Amino acid sequence: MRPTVYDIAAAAGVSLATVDRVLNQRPGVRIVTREKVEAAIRDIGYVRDVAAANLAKGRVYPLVFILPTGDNSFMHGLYAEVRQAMTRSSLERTEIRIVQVPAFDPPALVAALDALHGQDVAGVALVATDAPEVRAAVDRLVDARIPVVTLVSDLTGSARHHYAGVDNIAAGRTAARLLGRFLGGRKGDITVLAGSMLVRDHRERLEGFAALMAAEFPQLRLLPVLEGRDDPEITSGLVSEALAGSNDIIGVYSLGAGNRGLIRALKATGQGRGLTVVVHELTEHTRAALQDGTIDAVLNQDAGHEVRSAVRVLKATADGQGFIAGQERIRLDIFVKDNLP
Amino acid sequence: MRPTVYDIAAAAGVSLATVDRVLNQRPGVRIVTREKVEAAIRDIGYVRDVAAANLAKGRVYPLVFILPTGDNSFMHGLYAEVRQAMTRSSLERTEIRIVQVPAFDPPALVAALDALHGQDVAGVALVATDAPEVRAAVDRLVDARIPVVTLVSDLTGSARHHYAGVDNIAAGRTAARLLGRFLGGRKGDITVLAGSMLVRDHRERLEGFAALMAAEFPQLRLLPVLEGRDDPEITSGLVSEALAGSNDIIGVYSLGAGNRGLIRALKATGQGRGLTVVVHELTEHTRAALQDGTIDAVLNQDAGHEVRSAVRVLKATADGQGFIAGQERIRLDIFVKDNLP
DNA sequence: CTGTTAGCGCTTTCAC
DNA sequence: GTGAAAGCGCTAACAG
Repeated sequence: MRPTVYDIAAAAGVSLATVDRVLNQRPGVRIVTREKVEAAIRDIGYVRDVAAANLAKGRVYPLVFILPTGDNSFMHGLYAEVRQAMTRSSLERTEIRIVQVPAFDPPALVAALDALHGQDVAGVALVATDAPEVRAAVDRLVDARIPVVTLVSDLTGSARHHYAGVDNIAAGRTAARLLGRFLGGRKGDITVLAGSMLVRDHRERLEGFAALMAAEFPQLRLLPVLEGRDDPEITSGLVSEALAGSNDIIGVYSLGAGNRGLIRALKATGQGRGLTVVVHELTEHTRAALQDGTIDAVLNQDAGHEVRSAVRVLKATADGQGFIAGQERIRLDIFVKDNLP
Repeated sequence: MRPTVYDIAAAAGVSLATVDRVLNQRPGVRIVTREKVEAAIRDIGYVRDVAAANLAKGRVYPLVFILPTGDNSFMHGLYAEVRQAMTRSSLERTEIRIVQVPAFDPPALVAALDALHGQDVAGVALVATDAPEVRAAVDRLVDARIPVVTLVSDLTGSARHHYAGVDNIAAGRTAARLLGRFLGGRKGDITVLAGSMLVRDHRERLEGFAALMAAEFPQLRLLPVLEGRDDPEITSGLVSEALAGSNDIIGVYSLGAGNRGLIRALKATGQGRGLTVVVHELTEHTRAALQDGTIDAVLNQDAGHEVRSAVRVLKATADGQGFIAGQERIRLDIFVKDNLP
C-alpha cells in the first residue's frame, strides 16, 4: 500500500495536523519541524492522494468563461462544450458561468474583465481580442491573483497563465503545405478568407500561410485577404464576388469561421472549377462539404479539449499547483474525407 | 450543495447501507424498497461522487498487458506508454503487469492468455494476432468474466469488450487519399510495405488503401505487398531491392512498423527520385524523415491515448460500469512537416 | 432483508 | 507551535 499522511506523521514523530501544514505550505510550523517532515516525505516517497484531498476540502472552483457572440458553428460548438463542462460541474467541483461579449470589441471585453474584480472567481478563461487595453485588463486580473487562461486566441505579452489553443502559425503553414501539395505544381491565384485581423489567431494563421507559400510554392499567388467577420452572410458575398471577378483562382484558404457562407458560395459559383479548398474548424457544414468534395481538407482544433484543458489549468493554478504544459498542448487535427471522426 | 447518499436515505426512509446496495446493484434488497430508493435517486437528481467511492472502496485493479516483442519504435513507444501507466498506478489504483509474447505467434499468445485463468486479474489488454485459436482463448477469458480489451490490433468476431485502436480501414483510405492527391495526377507504381498479413490492422489498412486507390486514383498501380515483419533490417532490404528493380515507382505506402529500415533504404536508393512517401506511426525516425523531406505524411495512432483508454475501459468494465464508446474512440492523426507536436 | 458503524486519505477547526 | 478529533461522500463488515 502506498504511504499516507499517517506514515509521514509517524516517521517524523509529529501529528497529522503538522504534516498537513507542511504539505500545504501553511504557516505555523517551526523551521526544524518543517525540515523533519519534509525529509520524511522524501524518504518515504509520499504522493498526495488528490481525490481524498479534494473530498476533504470540499472546495468548489467558481470559473468564468468570457466568450464572444458569433453566429457561426465554431462558436456554437464552443458554447456547447462549455455548457457540457457545466454539466460536469458537480463531479469536478467547478461552478462555471458564461459571460457573453460582442465579438472583436476590445472595450466590451475589457469591461467584462474588469467587472470580475471583487467577485468570487477562482479563474477566468477568455477568447482574447488582441489589443493593448485587453492585455492590461488581463494583467490586472493576474495581479489580483486570479488565474487567467486564454482560449482559442492568445494574448501574447500579457501575463495570462496559459493559452489553451493551437499554434496558429503552424496551422497556417500546414494549410499552405496541404494546399500547395494538393495543387500539385499548378500555377494560379489563391483566395484567402479571414474573420478579422483584430484577433491574433487569424493574424497568425495568415502569417504562417503566407510565409510557407512564399518559401515553397512560389507559383501560387495570394490575393488580398477578404475579411468576413466570421459571418456566413458577409463571407458568402465576398467569396461569390471574388470568384466571379477572376478565373485565375485555383485555391481557397479560409482561416476563420463562417464557412457555411463560403460553402454556399462555392456551390453556387465555384462548381466545376476544380477549386482546391482548405478551411478551418470541423462543423456540420464543413464535414458535409468534405464528404461531398466541395472542401479538400479541414484543419481543426478540438473545442472540447480546449475547454477541458482550460478548466484543468485554471483549477491547478488556483491551487498553486502548476501543470504539465506538454500534457495541455492542443493538437492541430487534419481531416480529409476519410479520417472524419 | 449537491445531494449525497444521506439525502437519498432520508428521502427514501431507509439506511445508508440500503442506499449503497441499490446504488451498486447488490442483492439483498426487497424489490419495493429498491424502487423506493431508485425513485428518490431520480427525484433528488443524485450523482455519485466517484472519487469518494473509490476512496472508500480502496480497490485496486490488477491489469495485464500482453504485448508482442518487436524491435521497432512503435513497439518501444507502446511499452513506454504502458510503463508510464504503471507509474500512475498508485494514483489510479491499478497494478499493471506486462507479459511479453513473440510477435505474430498465435500459439504463444494463446498460451499467455490461458495462463491468466485463476490468477487475480481484473482485466486484460492485448495486441491481438488474428487467428481462430486466439479468438477462442479471448472468449474463454470473457466467459470467465474477465474484461478483455484489444489494443492497436483488433480481433473481430471475438467477445472482447472493446477495441482501443484506430479504424484501420479508414487509415488505409486516408493514406491512399493523401498519396493520390500529393501525386497530383501523375501515373506510376506504388510500393506497399506491410509488417505481416497475419495481423488484422495491417490487413485492414491494405484493404482500405487498395479500395480507395482503385476507386479514385486508377492511374496509380499497386505493386505486390512487401512483408517486412515490422523489422527495420528486413524492411530495408526489401525496399532497396524494389527501388533498384523498377524506375516506375513514384510512391510508397508503409502501413506497418520498422520504418527506420524504410528510411535508410530511401536515403540510399531513393534520393532524388522524387518519391512521395506516406507511412504510419510517428517515431523519432519518421519525425526526422518528415522534417528533412524524405517522408511526406505520417499517419499516427497515439499509443498513450490507447493505453489510457484501455485502462479506463478495463476498470469500468471490471466495475460493471459501462463506458461512453464515443469518448473512447481513438483518432487517426495526420502529420505533415508543419503540424508536428 | 435492513441498519449500525468504522473507516478510506486528507483537511480543518479548536484546544492546549 | 502543535495536536486531537471530527468530518468530506461513500463502502463494507457485522449485527440484528
